[in-house]
Amino acid sequence: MNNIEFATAIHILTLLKIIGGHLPSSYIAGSININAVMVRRSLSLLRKHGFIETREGNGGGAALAKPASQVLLSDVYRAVNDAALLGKLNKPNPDCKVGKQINNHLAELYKQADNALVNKLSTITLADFCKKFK
Amino acid sequence: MNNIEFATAIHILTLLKIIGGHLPSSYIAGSININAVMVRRSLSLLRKHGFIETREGNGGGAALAKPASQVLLSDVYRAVNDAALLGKLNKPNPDCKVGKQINNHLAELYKQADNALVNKLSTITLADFCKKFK
DNA sequence: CCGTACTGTAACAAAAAATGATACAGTATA
DNA sequence: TATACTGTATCATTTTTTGTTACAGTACGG
Repeated sequence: MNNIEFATAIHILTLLKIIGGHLPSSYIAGSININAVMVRRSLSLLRKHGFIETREGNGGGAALAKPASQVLLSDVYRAVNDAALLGKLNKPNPDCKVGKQINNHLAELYKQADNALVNKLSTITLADFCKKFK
Repeated sequence: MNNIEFATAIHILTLLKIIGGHLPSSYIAGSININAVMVRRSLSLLRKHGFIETREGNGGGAALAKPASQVLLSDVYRAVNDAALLGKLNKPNPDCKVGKQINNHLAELYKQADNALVNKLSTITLADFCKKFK
């Protein structure tokens, strides 16, 4: 995984909520201060997961596909992190007693830790998050 | 942060508990299947945080500095992740209403999420983790 | 129905981060 | 004193991330 994706996704969704309307990727890129193609890559992911809808052509851009109050931050996290956050594993020596078993045990541990994090994020909606902006 | 560090650190500590004694970095490297210098870099970190003690010279190596039952996985996580897991931020445009504020709000969010994860890990000791190995 | 302003995505380049390799001084043991 | 380690620096390599360019496709507005 790549955890700046989460920051980028939240930034995009926050913009769509606060600025409103259909925003072009170039506008979004200017706010985040990253490349417009990177934005379109994020948008593509967010669209696949149903958070936004996009319009091609003149006057097009991205907009929220559902009310911010119905977007859980945990859903965004899940969409963006294909693997769990604490997800990397080594490729240990299978001839070692510990090496042979550890990836299974670590994977289980990661799942528990990830669940705890997701549970916390599931208590916060995009609308909650956006309320912080003055 | 770099989340394979956590897997590596847990692997090392597990080995020290299960195999016992003073293990040289070359032995540990063989189990994890990574470079011995990488192992020594991890060992250095673990030593600084008081999890292990190391001995130089012939017959030297690393050993646990305290009972596995007194090592919380949350402490290992904290030691290894200087920043929070969900820690990366963009460098948004300060001339944008959202860009100007978002990093503060994200940092707060990250802290909450990280706390949830750490709380979960604090319920598991190294001894608990090692019990899973047969 | 044409100019304009977008998306979507591929292909490649550049930059950054992680990992590995080599080297070597220092240290403890037998 | 030979041997087997640590600790750490430096440099090389690999992998991952980010940016750039390009361009076909789409839709709106005059």
